[in-house]
Parts: sequence; structure tokens; C-alpha cells
Amino acid sequence: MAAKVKKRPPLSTDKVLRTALRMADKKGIEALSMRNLGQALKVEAMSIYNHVSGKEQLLDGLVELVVAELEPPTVGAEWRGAMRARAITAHRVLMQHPWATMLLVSRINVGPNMLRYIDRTVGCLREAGFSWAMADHAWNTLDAFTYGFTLQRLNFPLEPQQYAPAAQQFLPLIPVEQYPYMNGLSQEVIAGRHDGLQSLELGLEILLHGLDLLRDRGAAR
Amino acid sequence: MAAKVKKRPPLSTDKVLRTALRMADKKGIEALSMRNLGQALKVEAMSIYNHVSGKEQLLDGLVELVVAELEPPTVGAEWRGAMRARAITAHRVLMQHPWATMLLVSRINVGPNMLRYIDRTVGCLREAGFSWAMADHAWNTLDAFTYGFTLQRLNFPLEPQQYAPAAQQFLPLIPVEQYPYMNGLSQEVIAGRHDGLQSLELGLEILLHGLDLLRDRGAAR
DNA sequence: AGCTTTGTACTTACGCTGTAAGTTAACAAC
DNA sequence: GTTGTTAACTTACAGCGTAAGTACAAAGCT
Repeated sequence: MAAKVKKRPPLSTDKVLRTALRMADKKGIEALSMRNLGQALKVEAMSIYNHVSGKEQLLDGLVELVVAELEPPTVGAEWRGAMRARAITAHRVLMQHPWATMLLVSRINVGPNMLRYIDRTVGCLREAGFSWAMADHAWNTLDAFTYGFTLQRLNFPLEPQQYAPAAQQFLPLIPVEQYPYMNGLSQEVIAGRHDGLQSLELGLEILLHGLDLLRDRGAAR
Repeated sequence: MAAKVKKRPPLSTDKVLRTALRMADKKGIEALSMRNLGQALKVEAMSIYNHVSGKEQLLDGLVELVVAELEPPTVGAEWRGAMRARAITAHRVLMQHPWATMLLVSRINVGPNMLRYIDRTVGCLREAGFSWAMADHAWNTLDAFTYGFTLQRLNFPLEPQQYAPAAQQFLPLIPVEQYPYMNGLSQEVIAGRHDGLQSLELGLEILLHGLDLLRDRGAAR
């Protein structure tokens, strides 16, 4: 006779995804295995496959959950401010989910949140006078920079306070005869004349200025 | 009595790295396992650890090999042309090694090739009138965009010729009431008025224009 | 010469991973 | 009360990276 099995609170796709998100944030995406996720859900790994069709779909779901945190720009808003805010928010959100940027760039995402996000972005640019093609170029260029910048930030191994001491420490490996400019740059950081910090806002200003020209070119057509 | 063992041609770090590079290019980085690499070298997986201290160091070595293909800018050259060429070359090389960009952004690289590459880049900007800090900002911004753009290109699942048919196919999933601008953009692609192609050169022009302003600001300090 | 030590090239074995295939339990229909 | 259906769950497998162990040639010593 088999013992009566207590009925468990049933699993659901949503529960799986939210647990996976919490887990990825806490322990990193590489620690998110089906086994570990199962453990967190008090279930064997394979049970998860009843609610998510595989690891790939699980990751797709996670990306959608992150994209849901990105506020889509308001169509009709002043485009420069809207795009600046959009990029800054995206960067902030992606920094809070360090694993998400890689996923975002390494897979196509066609979930409803993503569609809405891009739709509003294109809308905002379009209403600001960009042609269809230029609006498309614009958001893609901004996103390429934002993702690239975020990846650099995420993977840089030092805290800003450590830049100067680290430069001091590594200076012997950067002989002035061989690498004069790297050496010089390090000296600047050591002397405190350059903080070594990269600025998202600075990059955005550069891009927004350039895009302004582009908009006029596109509108003139 | 043990049979005499034929002396093998000895392995070397260089041979290991070059074989790994060829393999990553041919079969993709995810197919590059120590076991598979060993097979290609006619050796058991563990033998590789005598020449490379682990998978991580192997990947570091691969990145250095790729960076070696990036021609460092000439110090003293006209900076806009030099930076444009630098980014275009980087993009081309990274497209030839589709796995490399991810590695490049996801790890610190302090090999001699990388050091030289950055040194010449900073040098070129510095001699063109950028302050130390501005030169640092400039190359970082350019690289953020270049890497981000390359990642988007690499992971986009369609060939340019397929854009229009694909837009046609997916249009039903993008109802005009829900996603008016995505729908509109798709219509443009279907009608052939927008090729949907993103342009590295366009992004670079935007950035170079913005950087020009930055240089003056930096020089004025 | 013979015996021992050293060091390197290599293999085995282990504990991970994702998932296809198989098993169990609960319920509905008749 | 037997049978069939379906969803929930487990087992077993083929892959992964690498720590620990083995084989063997060359060098050192008496």
C-alpha cells in the first residue's frame, strides 16, 4: 500500500519565473540550474518542465520580467529627455539584474512587454519628427551603446574607490617605454586628476546631439 | 612488459590556443570543450592542462589572439579617421569570430596585445588634443557602442534579405491597435521603404560628431 | 653499471550539468 | 470496481570541467 501523499500547493509558470528571477539576482545566473531552482521550489528539477518547456523558455521568461521594469517612453514627450530617461532607467534596471544584459543581447525577445517597450520608443521618436527609418536607427544606436556600456560596467572588476590604488599597483606592469599613454593615463588616475569613471550621461549627450542632426536629415526627406 | 610508446610531437601553449581558435570559429564557442579540444589535438582532455592552466586561461588566450588581429591606431594620425577605421576593423574582426565579443566584454583582458591596442588608441586621441580624461571617455564610449552594435548584429536571427518576408509573416502578431508604431515600422519594411538594416557607420558618425565637441571642451580646460 | 629521485605527460574518476524517457498518483467515466 | 487519461514527479543518462592519481623517460648518485 502506498502512503497517502499530501497534496502540494500547485506550481505555476508565474511562480517558477519569479523564483528563478529572485534566485538569479541573489546567486547569479550561472547558479540558476534546474536542479537548484527545483530545490528552491521544493520540487524535483523535472517538475519544472511541466510549467516551462525548457531552460531556454525559462530564460526568455526572465528577460520579459526584466523588460517589464523598463518604463516605456511616453509618446508625444520631448524626445531628448525621453530617450535620456529611457537609457538611464534601462541602465539602472540592468545593473540591478546583472545577468540580464547578456540575455537581452544574446536572444531575440518578442514577448508583449518587449513589443510594447519598443513600440512606445519608436512612437516617441516618430512623433518628434524622425522618419520611420531614422527612428529605427536612433533607438538601435542608443540601445547598442546602453547595452555595451552596461556590460562594461558590470564586468569591470573594481569599485571606483579602488581605481587609484589599483593603478598604483599595476603601474610596474605598464612600463612607460612600452605603453607610454597607458602609463600616462594611470599616472593621471593615481594623481587624482582623472577619476577613471565612465559616464553614461556623457555618452548619451554625445549620441543625442548626433541624433538631432540625423532627425533633421530624416525629416528633410 | 609494457609496449614501447611512440614519442608524440610535443604539445605547446601556442598549438593549443591556435587549435582552440580554429575550433571555436568552426563549431562555435559552446562546442569548445576540453574533451573536444583534446580530440582535435589527439590527446586526452587533461593533457591540455599542462599547457594551459584551465578553461578560463584558455579563453583569455583566445581573446588575446583575437585582439592581435585588431590593428592599433597610428599615434599622430587624424583622429576621426583613425577612430572610424579602428571601430570598423574591430567590428569586422569580431564578426569573423562570433564568440569573441561576449568574451571581450565579460572578462578583463590585460594581455600585451590588449595593452598595446589601448595604448595606441589613447595615444592617438591624446595627440589629437584630447585631455587624458576625455581620451579615456572617448575610447570607452566608442567601444561600448561598437561592442553593443556587434552583439546586436551577431545575435540577430535574420539575414537582411529576409527582413521584409519576416515582417510580412509576423505582422499578424503585431496588431495595429496594440502596437501602432511597431506595426507601422513593419509596414515600412514590407513596402521596401526601409531596409531595416542598422548601420555601424551611421552610429560612428553620430559619436564622432559628439566627440568633436567633447574634445574642444576637454582642450579648453 | 645499477638503483633512486625527479618531473612531466597523460588517464582515471568525481561531482556537476540539462533533459529524454519512464513512473506514479489522482481522478473521471462507465 | 475496473479502466483509461492526464498531470506531477523521478530516474537514468550523456555530457561537462578538473582534482587527484599514474606511467614513464631522463637525470643524479654511488
